[in-house]
Amino acid sequence: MEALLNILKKNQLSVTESRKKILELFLNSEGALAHADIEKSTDGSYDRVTVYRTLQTFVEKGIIHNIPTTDNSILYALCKDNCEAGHHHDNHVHFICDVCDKTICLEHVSIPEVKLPKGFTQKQTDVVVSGICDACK
Amino acid sequence: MEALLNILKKNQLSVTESRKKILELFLNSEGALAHADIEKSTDGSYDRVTVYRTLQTFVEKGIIHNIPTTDNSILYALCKDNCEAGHHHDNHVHFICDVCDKTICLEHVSIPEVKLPKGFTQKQTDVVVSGICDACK
DNA sequence: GGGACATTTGCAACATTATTGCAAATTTCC
DNA sequence: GGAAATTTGCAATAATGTTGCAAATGTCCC
Ligand SMILES: [Mn+2]
Ligand SMILES: [Mn+2]
Ligand SMILES: [Zn+2]
Ligand SMILES: [Zn+2]
Repeated sequence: MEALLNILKKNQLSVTESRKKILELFLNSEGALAHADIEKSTDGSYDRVTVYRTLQTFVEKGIIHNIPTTDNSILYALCKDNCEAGHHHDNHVHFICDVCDKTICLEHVSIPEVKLPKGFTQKQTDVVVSGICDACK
Repeated sequence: MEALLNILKKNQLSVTESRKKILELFLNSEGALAHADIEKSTDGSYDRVTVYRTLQTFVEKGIIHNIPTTDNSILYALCKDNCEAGHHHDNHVHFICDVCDKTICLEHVSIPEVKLPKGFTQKQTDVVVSGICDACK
């Protein structure tokens, strides 16, 4: 409970019901969450618009980061690295389980080097691995 | 023109106007295309639903593959490797240019090894790099 | 704690994107 | 060319995302 407040205050965000609740969901979830997951978990307590805006704010502040997917949705996960407002530096691989469908941040698997052809400049690299997770094995 | 027909026939697809046109777009495009791009390029010649279904069919047959994005859209690109129905094995890195916004298949940059923790099984790995492409440099 | 001020929320309206069933049109195959 | 199979377009519906604005909530200072 204290952790929640610390995170919000550290990021100069006013402490509101929805922000507390949504941030709590992330803290208690082992995997990544989509907008739809949050709507389900909160069961309509907050307006859809509020959820969109909260997620956007959290991303801007560097509290959560997003994970690319191939199915027209965006997944969000807590930044456990020290991300700052406007500048994420999550440097880990993401894993999507084909069985349980969870998306997990592999904090300890870092993004490998990628050698680009001449003329290309690299700013960010996302690595998403899919397969079977250790729980579903 | 012959290439078009070959691809469709090889995949046991009947040759229709929309399939020819959409496949042609991919053959002539250096980058990846989104559903919206196709709608624009065909300027309403085909129903939105037809485009959805065509893309889905092409993916199932292994004619195109999709590229994960972080903005609620799916990008599609020609499979230049030998993908078969139900089994893609595109093994290359994708590059998204922050300037021209094009997505390019880097056919010659192969996916690096990723060491997963114990218990995890790897089926597919997507690597998406963003930055500045050689044309925009 | 109370009140002024700044911020956030919810609602409503609207826009965009995606899915489904079904009849009409097209394609294939003989 | 014609029967059978496949594909398409339309319409209806669902799901997802955006914006402006007034009401509600949170912050800060006394
Ligand atoms: Mn992560
Ligand atoms: Mn590709
Ligand atoms: Zn799993
Ligand atoms: Zn470019």
